[in-house]
Amino acid sequence: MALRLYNTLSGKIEEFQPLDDNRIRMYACGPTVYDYGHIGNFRTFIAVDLLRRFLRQSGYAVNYVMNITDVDDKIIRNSARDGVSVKQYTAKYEKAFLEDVEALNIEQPKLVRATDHIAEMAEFIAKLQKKGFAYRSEDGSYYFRIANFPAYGKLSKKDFAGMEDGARVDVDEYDKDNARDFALWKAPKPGEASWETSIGPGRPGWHIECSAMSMEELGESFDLHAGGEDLIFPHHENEIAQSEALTGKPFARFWMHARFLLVEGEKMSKSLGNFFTPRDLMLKGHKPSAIRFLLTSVPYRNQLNFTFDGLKQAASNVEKLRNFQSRLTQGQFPAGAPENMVALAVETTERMKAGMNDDLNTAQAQAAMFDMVRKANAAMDANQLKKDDVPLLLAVLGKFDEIFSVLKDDDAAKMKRIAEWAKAEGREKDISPELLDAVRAAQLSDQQVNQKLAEMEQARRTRNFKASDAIRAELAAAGIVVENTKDGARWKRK
RNA sequence: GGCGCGGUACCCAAGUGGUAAGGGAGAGGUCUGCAAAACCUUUAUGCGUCGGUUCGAUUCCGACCCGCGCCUCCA
Repeated sequence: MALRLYNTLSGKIEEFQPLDDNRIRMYACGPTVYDYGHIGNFRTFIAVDLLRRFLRQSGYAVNYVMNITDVDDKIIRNSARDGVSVKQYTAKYEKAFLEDVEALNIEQPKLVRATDHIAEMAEFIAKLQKKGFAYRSEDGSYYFRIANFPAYGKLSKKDFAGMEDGARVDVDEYDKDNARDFALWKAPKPGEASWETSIGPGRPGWHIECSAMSMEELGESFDLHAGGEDLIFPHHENEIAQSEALTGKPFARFWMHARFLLVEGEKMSKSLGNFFTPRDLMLKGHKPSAIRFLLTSVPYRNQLNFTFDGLKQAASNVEKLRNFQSRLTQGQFPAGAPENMVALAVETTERMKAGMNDDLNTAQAQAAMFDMVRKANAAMDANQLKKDDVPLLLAVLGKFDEIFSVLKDDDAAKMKRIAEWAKAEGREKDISPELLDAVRAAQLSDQQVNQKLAEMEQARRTRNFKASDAIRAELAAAGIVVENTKDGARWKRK
């Protein structure tokens, strides 16, 4: 059973087989670092992260490259506004992006920066010009000649043949041969960042970086190219045009696009006041694990309604999984060979795999996991779960977490970093009481907590409940929740 | 206007031509020194509306209503 994935290019779900036997080469359009990334951006990045993780789990070696766009109109405009260099400006947001990636447990892809590949882009354009697919305008800009690339529109399913040229000509771009032709290279303007290259001075157009860098890193043809659904046109369409015009070979075989999300049932926009970055949410006291889990809970091609209620639900989900894990790892179980748990473990593994193989149906995979959790918990309650069942169930849970990555409880530490960042940015006022609670939970070390726990257990054994309750209260005040079970005490950070 | 996606319980949400996964929340219960956790029961004769095809439709077809995306560098 192999992965079946929706391919925007064909408009169908197809079996995903790599060009090489066992090696996957994939590319995703990363952030333009002109501002902090928002949850919509991260939905896409997490969806691709899930794909990458699942492919690896399925036995493939995955080479995953993502670009960072560190030069574009907004960056130039904003850096000028702030009176800093483009490099200084983008460095801040690139750093923030990497921090967010880490906070959300997105495994870092190989990152490539546009400004590190200007020369290659110039070369790319020069070759296109030689082949007749690019032309230079009077001011020194270069454009792609769509008329010479008949396949234009195959990704976005647009038929440009019947469209009237020049219907919507941008007055600033009067020197294009055809209104649909797009910029490969922009001639320098006074005060704007510019590079000296083999094709003259200027800066790259938006699309060329992805063509040049993906080709350099992954070859002329590779397996999969991903991004948000808005990128289908014009960005990815233009990438295909540039790349295939140059090489005459198919560019990416699979095109994966993540659907936009809604926030509280409405589209996310700054004007509606429902525009959120992961940082905003963490400042409000939401755990990064909950943010990640919510963003994975709806399959990537479905619209996801991101709500604060949903965020709470996701936090409960994560906690349920973590509780289950600690119950398994810390509980005492009767000796004995595994019996009914074997079938459950196998069935769950298969259901998860079948779900993910079905165009990354994360909801199905999660449902399978929660079924297992409920049944295994019931078995534990009935004292039917044997010692040898434990590694079996933990292995299934581990497989789940190789993809979803929410079990490790480092939320408090991550939120502490956000609080520090907010202070450094002069945004103390945005730090919520809930965030302070979470940060407090990071203050005691594991060792300190375990020390207190031992004292509490001692008090309980001697039925000195007054003392044990005092310790419980003390730990609770430090953001530590203690659960007493017949097999001993467990704790977790609030 | 062109192209495309979706509307499932209080909330999030999967799914199927044969009678509705999973989670959260609520209610009741079991367990329990306290506090949790966990488990059990319960909450859609119903899947936007109206027609049609069919032995049978939430699932296919049509119309309509509503939401969302792309068609100008927004993931």
